Amino acid sequence: MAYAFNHRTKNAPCIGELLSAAFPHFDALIVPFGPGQEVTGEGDPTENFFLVMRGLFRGVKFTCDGRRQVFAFYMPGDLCGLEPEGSHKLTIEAVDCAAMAILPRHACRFRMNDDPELNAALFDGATRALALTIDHMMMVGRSSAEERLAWFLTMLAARSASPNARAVDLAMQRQDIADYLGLTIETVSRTFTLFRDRGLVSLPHKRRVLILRPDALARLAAADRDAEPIGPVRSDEDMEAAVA
Amino acid sequence: MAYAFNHRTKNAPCIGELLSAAFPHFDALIVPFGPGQEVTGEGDPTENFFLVMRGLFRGVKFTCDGRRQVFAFYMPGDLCGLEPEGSHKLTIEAVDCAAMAILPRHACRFRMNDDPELNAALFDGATRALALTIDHMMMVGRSSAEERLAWFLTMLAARSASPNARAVDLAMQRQDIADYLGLTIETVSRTFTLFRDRGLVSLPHKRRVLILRPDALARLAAADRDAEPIGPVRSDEDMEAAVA
DNA sequence: CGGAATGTTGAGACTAGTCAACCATAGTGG
DNA sequence: CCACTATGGTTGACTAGTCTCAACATTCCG
Repeated sequence: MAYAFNHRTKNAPCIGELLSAAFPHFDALIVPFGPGQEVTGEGDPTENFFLVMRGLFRGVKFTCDGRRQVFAFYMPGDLCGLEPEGSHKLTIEAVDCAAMAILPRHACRFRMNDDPELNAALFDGATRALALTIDHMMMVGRSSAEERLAWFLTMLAARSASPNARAVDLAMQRQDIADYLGLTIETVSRTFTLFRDRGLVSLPHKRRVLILRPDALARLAAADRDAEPIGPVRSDEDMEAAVA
Repeated sequence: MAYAFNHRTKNAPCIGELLSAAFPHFDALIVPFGPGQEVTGEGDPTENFFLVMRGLFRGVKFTCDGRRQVFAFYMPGDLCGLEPEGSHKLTIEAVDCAAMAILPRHACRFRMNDDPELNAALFDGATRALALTIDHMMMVGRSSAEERLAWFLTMLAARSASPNARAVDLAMQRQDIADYLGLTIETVSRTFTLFRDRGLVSLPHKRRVLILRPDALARLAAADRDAEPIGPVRSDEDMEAAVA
């Protein structure tokens, strides 16, 4: 199905590098997509893997009666299309102006058998994707709206260019956030307002979030995940100092 | 992290056969577990993969404040422990009297590099596991209590020995079902009663469910998944005839 | 400037959660 | 054999958080 995996481990080359090295004419495989454009739809045959080069994509599933669940957001370096042979269960769409490298599966498999390093990286990627769904599931299944949004913002901040950046730009709209978190847009909106009124964040624009109190946000977010919060966590003292 | 994958494709040997063939002293690796006994805990180093031989296991995640999410149930033939290098994020426990084959990771990896078929089967298994989480997530994020339980029963019936069997034995207790579905035990209990009162199921014992109207149950379950319902679906006429 | 799309806010409804009592079953020990 | 207890499951009354529906505000474009 595909889940993000750009969590590059320090000591290993990231999957993107391995893949681009494995394909001789890699640049020719890169295809641009406009906002909302579909990369792969549910039911399409699973012919390729996809590597995000630029922009943001989403993996979505719809129900017959219009409900929607965003299963994952994919950022540059993430691989998606990791679904079992047959047909896709997930629709992959561009969120904004973005680009994907489209990698034929048979060629990937061929190279995997040749190259243990690539093989391990792909397998590791699939297991990382699964690990991400654990927190996502816990969150969707067992958390309040506040915890969900706090988790989402904390995760986005951790994954953004500089993990210490306190400004998060939301490429996706409220509906995407809502469908990712298993909420409605109204609840997402209300919760943003709540966070703002409490001084946890400020919202200079609708699509830009300034995290004023990362500590408090992380505490809320961590309620569902007893383990370490995502990304580097600083002490409360640091946080207070940073805000001051 | 680990998700079930015993969906054996007709034309390929199942992962269990490949693995047992790959390990010369396979039988010696099989370890029995009693109800509630832990196979692997959160934070433990990821040293092994596990193949269910007998009984039922669950993959669970806890929060600091006691909330619990069951991420998956593992049945014989399922592989689990598929988490990225490092430490487990999921606790794996036996639900009843059960047994696991414990397969050292380094040996698996070694054999994967040697054996493209095993490699493909493991990779395919990981992607299948991811695919299962899509429906699970959709369900937990976007469905009513009725839809969730209907989905659960439909899935169990499809996975049980004979997919046409209308009797489903629940090895797990209500709390496990609730935590798998993101509900409370009270809601699960009430929904069972509701189904019984509507004539969809009968409950000869607390742990045994007779599915009287698989069609109606599948329709409820399929509401979240526009695609084909799990398992063989018969026409309404067949169903009515079978019930009559 | 007007219109469409996106986001926010409010009021009320409703589903599922909480808390508490009760029931069923299976052991256990007198 | 029968209390007695422990565990698991059911039911009821009430609460609360989120959804729904509707109005309104904002932003972005042409």
